[in-house]
Amino acid sequence: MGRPRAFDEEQAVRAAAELFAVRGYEGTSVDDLVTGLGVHRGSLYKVFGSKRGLYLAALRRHLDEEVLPLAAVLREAEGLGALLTQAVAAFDGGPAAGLLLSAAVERAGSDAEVGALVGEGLAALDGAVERVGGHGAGAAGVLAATVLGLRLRARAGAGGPSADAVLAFAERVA
Amino acid sequence: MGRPRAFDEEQAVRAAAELFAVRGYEGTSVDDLVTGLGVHRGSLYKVFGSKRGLYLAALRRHLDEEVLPLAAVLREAEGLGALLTQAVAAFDGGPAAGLLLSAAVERAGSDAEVGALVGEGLAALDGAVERVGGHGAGAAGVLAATVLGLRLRARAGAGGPSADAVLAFAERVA
DNA sequence: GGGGTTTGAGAACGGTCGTTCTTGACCGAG
DNA sequence: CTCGGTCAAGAACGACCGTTCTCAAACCCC
Repeated sequence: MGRPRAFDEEQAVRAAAELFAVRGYEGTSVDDLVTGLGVHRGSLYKVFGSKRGLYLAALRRHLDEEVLPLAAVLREAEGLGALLTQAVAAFDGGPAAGLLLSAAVERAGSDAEVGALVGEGLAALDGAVERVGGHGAGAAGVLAATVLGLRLRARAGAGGPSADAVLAFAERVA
Repeated sequence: MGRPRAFDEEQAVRAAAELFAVRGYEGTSVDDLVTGLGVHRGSLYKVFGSKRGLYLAALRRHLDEEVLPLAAVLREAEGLGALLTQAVAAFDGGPAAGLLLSAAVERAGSDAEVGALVGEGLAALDGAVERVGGHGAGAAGVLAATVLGLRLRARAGAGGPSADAVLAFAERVA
């Protein structure tokens, strides 16, 4: 029944997540996506409906395949020191790790659906910190904010604190 | 010597900072600026040269009039608890407070001049935390990241930790 | 009060945006 | 082999992008 698809949808969404994470939503054009994903324009619109549809799919995948698994790993950390260290190490894994951050700053305020996905990711990080730290719901949110802030500094490339400094700080808190 | 200017440049830059902070750089069109600032297209290009020139002026003003003064106030805080509380309270002041954050995520990586300004703002926050906390340069950077992360959560509107929770956390650290 | 000069007003520029359409290649079913 | 249906290829669309241009209005100086 019809010509077979010549691209892997999962792989295309992953490539889109990286592009959106690095260049932002408005900074990534459909031409960029067509070139970077190797998927034809027509197919892209057939499968995802719109640029925004592809963005939502990429953010959804980012949460399911990266943020939520990371949160699950962090829940098993032994103490806040190990948690912070693991969190920072995980963020060095790939460029797509910044999509949650980028979405939170650029789109969460103006697109309710993006806002809901971002909230889901933040809540997962909160839950992990809370389970490990056990100092009440508030402190977990603050420490999750620390994780995000560290990632933001790394992304801005302005020379944030070293891994040793993060570890030393974490031991003071724990 | 020519027709007098019908707009206040300082006020126009401030209005531009708010627009850029809320909608981002790419999300703010020149038409948006012309409408929001009440400044004519031609005058805008005569004074600032380009959209990017206006953005840099807005970011510069944001640093000089908001970020650096905030850092100066924080340097006088009595303890990390008071510092964190004051920092969070200051961020509730106005929408333009998010321009540093927005610039760090959206433009610092791709525009070196923006990156330098963002680095200047982050360093000022680091210096304030370091002076108050006095736990070494690294811990200051981590805590400054916490301040940024809290602001990011507030901006994303996804219900971050309460002010009480921040205070309780700060007392534990101090 | 008439130059000279700078601003305000708005039309217009080429380019790029997200999206859609047309055409031909390819597949399984009958 | 033929037909119905899906996909790839790329041209094309109107709208909007950042920027520039033309021209009248408003001021200072002489």
